[in-house]
This record gives sequence, structure tokens and C-alpha cells, in this order.
Amino acid sequence: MLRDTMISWKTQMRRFPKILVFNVHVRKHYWWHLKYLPPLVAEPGDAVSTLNYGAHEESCLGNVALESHSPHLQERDRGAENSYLSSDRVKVIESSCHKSAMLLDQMTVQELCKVFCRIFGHETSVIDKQWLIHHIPCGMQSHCKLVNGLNMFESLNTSKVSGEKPIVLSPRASSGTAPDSFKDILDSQHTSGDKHVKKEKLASCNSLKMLPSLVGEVGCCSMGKTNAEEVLVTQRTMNKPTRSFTQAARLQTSRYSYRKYGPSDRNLRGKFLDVRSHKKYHQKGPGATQIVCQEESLKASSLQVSSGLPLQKRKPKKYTSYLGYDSRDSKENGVSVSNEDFDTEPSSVKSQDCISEDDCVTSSTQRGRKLKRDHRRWTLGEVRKLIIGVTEHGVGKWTHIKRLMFSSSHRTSVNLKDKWRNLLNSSTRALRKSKVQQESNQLPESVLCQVRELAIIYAYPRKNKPSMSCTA
DNA sequence: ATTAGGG
DNA sequence: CCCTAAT
Repeated sequence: MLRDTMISWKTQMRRFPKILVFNVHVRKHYWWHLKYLPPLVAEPGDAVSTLNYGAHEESCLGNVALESHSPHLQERDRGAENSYLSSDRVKVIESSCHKSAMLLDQMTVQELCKVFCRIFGHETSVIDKQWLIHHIPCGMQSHCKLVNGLNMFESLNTSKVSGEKPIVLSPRASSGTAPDSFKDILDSQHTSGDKHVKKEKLASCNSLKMLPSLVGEVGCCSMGKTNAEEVLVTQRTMNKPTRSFTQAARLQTSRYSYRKYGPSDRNLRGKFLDVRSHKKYHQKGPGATQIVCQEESLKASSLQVSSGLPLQKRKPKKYTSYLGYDSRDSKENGVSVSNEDFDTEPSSVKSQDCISEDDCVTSSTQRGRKLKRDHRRWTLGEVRKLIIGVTEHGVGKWTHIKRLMFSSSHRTSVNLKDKWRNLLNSSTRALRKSKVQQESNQLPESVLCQVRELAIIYAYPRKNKPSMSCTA
């Protein structure tokens, strides 16, 4: 039976929250970058849906060469929610997303041992990663449990609550093609000793996600070598955060909003200091309020918060950027962009964010909450995360995106919304701009491309005018 | 509590 | 990025 990976794009995005297909034109074939979370794989012979979000070469886990023409998303009727991307269903000619090879490669030895145990039913004392990588797929094949194993592992590993429903769409595949294509990557080494060859192979595989320039090369030399066969394609439901995760996120959010609505100048304004807000105030954080009041009365005796005098102080917008932030941002813009991936924030950024957040808090309390929000430029990584977030959750789900993608960031959901609006504007405006002007804009064209395409998919509520989608 | 939209 | 209305 032929599995059909074609689902309505929205469903597709829900079920494969991590799949993004990117189009890069390389010579006569179109190479697509597949960004995915395990266990989605694309094999030669597969018909895959191609959601074109423009070239996005830095953050792909693999890529596939697709047959012939390049489908264009804008041809799709964007009003039809359930419309199938029939024109976007393209056969895979070549794929670097070989089964679970890349996934296994990314696991730690410990994780691999767990998987091994799941597959073979017994533990292994082998701690050789390459050996495990080589043997696990064999067991998966024979047990026809490649996907299930991975899913079980994953759910085990992340302690997710059910929801994982792997579907082996082509049972034949797991007995036939899986090992073959796996050997494509792991062929030359038969023993655990031969690490170098394999390492090189895997490295070249991995390099695809790091070095887009290699894509064409790899694609050309391997083009057409693999036979097109049916393979297993897996589905998994949307990442459902665990309850603990959700609670933690909620906690964080509430803490965040406490900071925001507690000692912020907003609530100190007279017009908010009616009875109701007063009540609200003390509910939220009486201690903080008192401190604020004391501080405020010390700093500006005319501002009597407790008595509700409507004297409003406009915060001077100084300290808009703290030392170091700009340098960090530019650095991040230039180099470490590819680190920004998926929902795992790079620790460096995370820690930075935490630190800066703390800085913000302390300084705001120390200086009398003048600078409620520091104006930090949006980094390219943040923009990317936002785009991914919008891709996965849609426009308007700002709190979800905030929780999932910016949980440790100082960006609020409103910030995300604002930024998205700005991105839309700049992306459409960039069409009419000269190249010099575009370069003055720090956003690369690829990002703007993605925004444009997402704008087509998710028409921004109301006032949006994705005019390019209609004309172009 | 969140979002859309104006500023 | 801030602010507010609206939900």
C-alpha cells in the first residue's frame, strides 16, 4: 500500500510540527532541506509534501532531492484550509535523511543503549557508539520496529505522556529498504573497529546541515544511485508538553507577569489606581507594591502612589541597551545562528537571556523601574525562532509560541506579536527595495522569504495585505 | 489573561 | 516597544 504523506498542510504542520521543507535549487534538481524531528524520514520513492518556506540553509538536518519541477506554494488556494498540496507532492529522488541513521548519530551512547534494549529486548554492554549505530537498525529491521522503537525511546526519554502514535505506513519497507539505505551510510564498516570510514560518512552526512555549500556536491555525486523504493514513513503527533513542563512554563510565565505587573510603572499610573486595580494590586503582590511605593516616595515625593494621585511619570527611555548586548547580538547574527534550532535553545543564549533578564529586573527595581523594557534588538536567531513558532502554531498563538520557543527569553507574547507584524511589513516592503537598502536591513532575504510565505499561509488578522501573494 | 491594533 | 480596547 502506498502511504500518503499528503495531508492538509495545517494538519501536516500539526502532526509534524518540526518539519520544514526548504527549497534550494541545485543544478537540474531541486534540493530540499528537510528539517524535522525524529522519526520522520524521507526516502527515495517517497512522495513528500513540499511546503516551501524558501531557502533556509543553515538549519536543516537533511535534505532530499525532489523530482523535476518546483512547486510553488503561492499557487495554492490559501483560503482553503483543507486543500491538499497536490501540486506539491513530489517524488524523492535522493535523500540524505536515511532512516534513523542521522537520528542515531545524534544520540548519546546512553540513549543508544536504551534504544538497543528496546529493540533487542536485552541490554548490551557495548558502549561503542558506532557499533550501536550499526546494529540498532538491524534489529529495528528484523523486528519491524524502527519507528516504534524510536518513539518508545523518545517518549521514554522525554517522559511524554502517550500521544505518540507511530504509524508504519509501509511494513514492507522496514524489512527491505531500511537496511539498504542504512548501509549507504554505514556500509564500509563491518566491525566496530572501523570507525574512521563511518565517521567520515556520518560527518559528511552531518555536514549537510552545517555547510549548505556541500549540498550540491553531495547531491550530484549521489544522484540516482539509490533505488526508489517504498519506505516507512512515520507519523507522530504533535509534541505535547508534559504536564510538568506546562506547569513549569506556566510558573515561569506567572512569575514573569508578576514582574511585569507588580513593580512596574504601569500600575503606578494614576488612572490605574482606582479601587479595582488597587485590589488587584494587592492580590498580585502586596510586598512588591510596598517596596515600590517606598521607593517611589523616596525618589519622587510628589508621586504618591498609595494615595492614588494620578501623577504620571513618563519613563525616560534611556538605558535602552546594556553593555555587551549589542556585541552579543551582532556576533550571534554573524556566526552562531545555526545554533538556534528547534525548541532546544542553546545554553549560551539561554544563560545570556537569564542573566539579562535578571539584570533587567534588578536594575529596574534599583533604578525605580524607569526602564521597564530594555530595547534589545531582535537577533536573527530570535527571528528564526519566531518564524518557526509561527510555522508551528500559527499566527495569533503568541503565548504558546512564547512558552514554547521563548520561555527563557525576555520577549513577551506581545513582543512576538509586534515583531511579527514588523516582519510582515518589512518582508513585503523589502520587495520594493533596492539591494543596498536591503543590506542595510539586517534580515537576510531567506528570512524575509519565509515570512512572506508564512504570511500567505497565515494571513495576518485583519489589516494584513499580503498583496504579493495575489499578484506574484 | 490574551490578543489585535493604534501609536 | 508601549498602550488600550475588546474578547
